[in-house]
Amino acid sequence: MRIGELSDRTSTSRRLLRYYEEQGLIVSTRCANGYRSYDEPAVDRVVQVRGLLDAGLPTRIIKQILPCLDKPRVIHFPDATPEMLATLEVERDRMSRRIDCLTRNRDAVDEYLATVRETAAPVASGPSGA
DNA sequence: GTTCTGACA
DNA sequence: TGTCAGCA
Repeated sequence: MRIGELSDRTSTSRRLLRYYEEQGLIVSTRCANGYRSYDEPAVDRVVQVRGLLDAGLPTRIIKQILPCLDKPRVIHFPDATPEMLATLEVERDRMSRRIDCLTRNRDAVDEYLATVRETAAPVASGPSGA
């Protein structure tokens, strides 16, 4: 598929997809006309990358742990430097704290919703009063 | 019409 | 990231 379809299927702008490729986060082949061509798993890959990005990981780190995301984890860590491992541990902990925070916030919203439901009378319709 | 690269905000 | 330019 071309960049347009991948863009639609991943809700990611073409601009961003090109940027990810520029950063080495995703790859693509080229058609005779120079257009980028992506295979089916590219969709999953982009979603995966966006998830990592949202989790706050820097592209530099994502680039290195990306091989772990493929089915056959044939990652042959060419340079698993101790610095990188340390960075990953920091990121892992950062993710854990984020998860805890999200969990608390979700529960808080949950409680709010439950309280509103048993306190307020059911509202049938909006201002339009239709 | 779609994509490409590079550049500016 | 969006957007614009100038090509193919």
